[in-house]
Amino acid sequence: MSPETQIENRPTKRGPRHVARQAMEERILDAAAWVFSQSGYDGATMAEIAIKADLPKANVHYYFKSKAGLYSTVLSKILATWLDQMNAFTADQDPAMALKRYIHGKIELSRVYPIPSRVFANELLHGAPFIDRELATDLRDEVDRIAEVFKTWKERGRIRPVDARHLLITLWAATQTYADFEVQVDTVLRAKAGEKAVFQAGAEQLTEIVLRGLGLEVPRE
Amino acid sequence: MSPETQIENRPTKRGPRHVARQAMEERILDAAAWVFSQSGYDGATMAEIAIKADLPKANVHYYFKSKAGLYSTVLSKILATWLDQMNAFTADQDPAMALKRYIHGKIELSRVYPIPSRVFANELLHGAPFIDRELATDLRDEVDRIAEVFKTWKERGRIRPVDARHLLITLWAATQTYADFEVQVDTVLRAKAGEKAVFQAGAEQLTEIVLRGLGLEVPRE
DNA sequence: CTTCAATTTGACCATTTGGTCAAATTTCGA
DNA sequence: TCGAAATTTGACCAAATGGTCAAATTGAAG
Repeated sequence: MSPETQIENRPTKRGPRHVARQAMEERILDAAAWVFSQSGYDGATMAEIAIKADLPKANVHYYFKSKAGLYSTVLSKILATWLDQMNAFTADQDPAMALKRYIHGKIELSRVYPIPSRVFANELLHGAPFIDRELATDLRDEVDRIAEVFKTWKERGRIRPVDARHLLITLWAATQTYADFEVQVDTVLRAKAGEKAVFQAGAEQLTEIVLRGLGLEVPRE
Repeated sequence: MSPETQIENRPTKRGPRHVARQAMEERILDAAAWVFSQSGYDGATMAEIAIKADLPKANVHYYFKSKAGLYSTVLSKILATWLDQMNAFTADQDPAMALKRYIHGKIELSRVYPIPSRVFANELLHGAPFIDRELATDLRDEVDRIAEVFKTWKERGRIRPVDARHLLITLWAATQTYADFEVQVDTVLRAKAGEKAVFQAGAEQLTEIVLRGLGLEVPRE
């Protein structure tokens, strides 16, 4: 058995076919996220997604059997990104620093991934018919964990008592809004959203209000 | 000319025909708001709206020529409701009281009108293609006015300097979320949203954090 | 070079949708 | 009561949509 054969037999697929397939799937997913974010699930059409991906419509269906599958994949990916960031929120940190990092990080995600963020918001708005399972398991678990973090902080006298769940709801709403409701942000600020400075200013004021609101000092750095 | 004739000639239409028409329009608008909130603009069908209003589809088209017109009417009505509430926000009040009232009032609107609220959120999410004009005029004017209120407070030393526009964005996001993303609220709280207690708790904690965050005392009453 | 699975693509289809229309019916004012 | 205007409603239609399919093409492995 030659070394080459050995390498090619490893379980993780690496053939050129597989690599090309993954690239094509990503290309289609990007196009789909864009179209879903513009038109919602029902408003989006496979034809438009195909045009955006610069592929014949039948080819899109070759990679993703149904519109629903395509949509669910977009949702799962952005949810995973958010859960991953929440994971950095731990009890061993200083509450003020942890919150500041979380707020800034979350707003940064809004800035970098506004498109899937809007797709997700649309899904929630309609009662999460496609992603309800993942919400009730993965998200709920993560929220429970963070609630424990706040409980720990409270017991150690590091933070004033606060309802961690309502606080998370507030933080999500306030951070997501810069991605999801860009038109509203434009209108209110009389400026072009999407600009880095807008996100920066939003993150800073939100951090300051929330930290002071919880009786914490705003960390310098 | 008899008195009756006099009365019936007044410009404000009051004939039984007109009253019946208005009742029918409201009935259709309610049904439409419901369906739009569930399915979005494209996902909603005139057939479903007709069923919800318990009318033949052609009859819905008799009162509202197009789906777009029906949708725009739903949007305008809820925006007017919000602008009306913002109008109570004036410089002559105590900042803490004004903010507390605004937050509680806004969350109350979320509780009472969750359905049109979601329709509006959906519209914003997709870039406000139908209501962009009203945003750029009515909403912008009202925001400018409130920015002036904060400026006045600051000059009188009644409040610490704060970016009123970013603050409004935060308040809207945090109050709307209880109506718009009910599924998420359910998941996070492990409870049924829509319950009055949830809105009450959310309003109180949000008020406390924001007021303290701005260096204000939370009013007793 | 051959082979064969993977991929590409145009043509096609059943279903759904917003909207129209004309005929039937109801209702209000005179 | 009568006539005109407003309303109601079933039937219908053109356009759009998600998805299918079979024939053609490609490209990696032996």
